[in-house]
Amino acid sequence: MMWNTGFVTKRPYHHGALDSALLEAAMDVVANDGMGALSLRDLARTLGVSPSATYRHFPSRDHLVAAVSQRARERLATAMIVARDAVPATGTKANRSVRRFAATGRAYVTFAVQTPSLFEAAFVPCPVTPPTPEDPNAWSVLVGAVDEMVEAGAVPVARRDEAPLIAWAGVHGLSTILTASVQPPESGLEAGHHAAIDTVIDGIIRAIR
Amino acid sequence: MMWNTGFVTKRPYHHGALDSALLEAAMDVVANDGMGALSLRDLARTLGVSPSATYRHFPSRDHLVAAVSQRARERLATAMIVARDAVPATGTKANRSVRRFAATGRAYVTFAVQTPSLFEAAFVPCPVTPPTPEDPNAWSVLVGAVDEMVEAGAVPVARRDEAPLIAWAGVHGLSTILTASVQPPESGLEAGHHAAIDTVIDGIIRAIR
DNA sequence: TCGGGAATGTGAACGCTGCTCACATTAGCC
DNA sequence: GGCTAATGTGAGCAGCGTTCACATTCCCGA
Repeated sequence: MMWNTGFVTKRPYHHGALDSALLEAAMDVVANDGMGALSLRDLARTLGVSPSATYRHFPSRDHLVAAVSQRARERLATAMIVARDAVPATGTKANRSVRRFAATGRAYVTFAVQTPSLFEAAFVPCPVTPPTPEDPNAWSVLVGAVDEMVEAGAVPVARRDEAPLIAWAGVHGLSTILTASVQPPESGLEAGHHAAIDTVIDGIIRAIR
Repeated sequence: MMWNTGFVTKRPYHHGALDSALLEAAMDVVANDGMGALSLRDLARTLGVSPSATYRHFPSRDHLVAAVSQRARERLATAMIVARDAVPATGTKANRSVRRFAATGRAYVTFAVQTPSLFEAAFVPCPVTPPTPEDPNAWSVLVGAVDEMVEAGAVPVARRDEAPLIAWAGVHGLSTILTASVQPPESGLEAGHHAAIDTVIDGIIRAIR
């Protein structure tokens, strides 16, 4: 019996797509207010559902966190790929491979600066449901960009193995620094993030060349 | 009325040094189980004191977190200074300045790997009681090490401003990577952390030279 | 078409947390 | 010695994650 007793249309007993609705709402909350603001009860309230209903779809809060983290990692990798493929195919092959690499690195840091909460979510420890190497991740995109440079002769073969680590450390460190409230006191960052990004990416390229 | 009614010696009504005892206990909890395990009630319980007593010394949990974070930042900076000053005074001035710089960077990452929870605590956002540039911090130690290199002619003056940012991004990024559970899949890290640290620090030196 | 099991949602409860407030106790100072 | 400020207590509030018995509905097979 779910027919209206008055003018108000009652919600059906079953939500229908609570599963994805929970994840969507969770993504919104995290993107806006950070991972710490994620609350199952609050989500249930927003979706007009009882708190215990959420447990039919996520066995615990940590599982929801893991799902949000995976989506965040996907978005980061996608942003890097999009930026890399937007680089015009001009100049020498070596030059182009370097520009494509720089674009992926820039996209990494830009993602962190523009959506810091999602960046945080992407690297939050998920003891349950740990990330698998199969699904899209920033590391593989970075390795691919480095391989391109090696193939194009822009990076010596001897550095093929260590270059991705250096690159990742650089962009990830800069991202964390720019994202965190703990800013370097009296550094040159007031001039904006773009200068910092260029500085670090140029440094990375010098380091692996 | 606090005289014994039996053989057991009762604790005095006032703890005496609850202030520092709370901070000490908090440091222990954080170092062992991470920042998320910090609970005022739990602390009060272990110190044999009522939960509300803690609020006489820290107006909120966030203030305790900020205090722990500051101590962690102090320890990190101290570890870097100790490592730098342990470098033997051999070789040319330029060479020595580079070795001292490398030692500070190595100490940074080593601190993160050996005491990951304290490293995490050091960079946790503290909206209340934000870190001041006056008290010891890793950034200033790093800037000092770079300045030494510039003065010794090991780093061009033109890079004086950008070198600390590149260095910090590198060591901080590597620290975060090695600390986080999200490890680079199939990277060369299995050979141990030392190789990764050397790789990144050598890269940093190439980048700023 | 109907009936029954599986899937999904509900409401009340438990124990934990941070935090507040009125009150008790004590330390230190005039 | 007595008064004030500092410090500790206990009860209580609201919110959280989680569980459990129960209600409702979907869907598939007879």
